[in-house]
Amino acid sequence: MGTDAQLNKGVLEGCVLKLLEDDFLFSAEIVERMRRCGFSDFSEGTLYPMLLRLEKDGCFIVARKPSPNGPPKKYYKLSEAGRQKLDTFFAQWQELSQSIANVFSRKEDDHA
Amino acid sequence: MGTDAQLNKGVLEGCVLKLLEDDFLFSAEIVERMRRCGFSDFSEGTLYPMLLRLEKDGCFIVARKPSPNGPPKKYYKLSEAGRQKLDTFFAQWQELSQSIANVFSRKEDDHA
DNA sequence: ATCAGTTCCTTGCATTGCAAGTAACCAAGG
DNA sequence: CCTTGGTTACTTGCAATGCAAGGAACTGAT
Repeated sequence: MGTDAQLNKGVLEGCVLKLLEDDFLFSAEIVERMRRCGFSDFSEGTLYPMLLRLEKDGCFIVARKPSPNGPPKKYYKLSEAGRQKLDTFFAQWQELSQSIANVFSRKEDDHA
Repeated sequence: MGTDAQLNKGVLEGCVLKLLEDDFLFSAEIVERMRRCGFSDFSEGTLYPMLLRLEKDGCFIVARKPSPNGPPKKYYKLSEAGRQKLDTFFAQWQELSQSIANVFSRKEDDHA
């Protein structure tokens, strides 16, 4: 399934934002949920750079909690800026879906 | 709409393949149709490199026809390899849509 | 002390979208 | 002519993101 990584661009970020909408999660939990939802190859090599990006952009409330098994875990949850980014993503996703539907049903749209 | 170009990655190629499924089209016609379907910012700077990539991969039957207004037009239509690439794209697109639906409806899927 | 497991982060590459610029070809006007 | 402008095609270079691979810090157990 790693054949067309391009299709995932932007999408993975939107989905992680959604997962952090209401719950505080840390890395392993995010990976787990993404995989269960169908992103079966989702990996930490993708997640960590993404989390750092989004944190730098102020999208998160972050909480560090000590772990019995290693370094402290970083728990993430959306800030107001994060929620806004999520909304933007979802709107763009819907537009995109509609455009693709237009192409594949040979209808032209002219709404845009 | 140029805000998140990442979301378009892979998608534009899939859509162009679809447009060339049955008809011979040349650049300006492809741009026109993409725009009408909702990809309103679709541009030649995106299209030409894409066409060359796909042509190199054997995805097209190409026909050059003289133009009264300039250099000969290149008309493109899918080859068998192109059709296969289109099918692959569509399958991946559907998987992706399902996964996103799972994330956004908070359902877990486990089918993948 | 060493080892394995956990958690986090860094580095570097591949791909693609896209802006901007280049080049070839034609017709018509000065 | 030869210049201008429109048409068609291509090139170059940059930005963003996914992801593999490797590394570093912390813990408890051997």
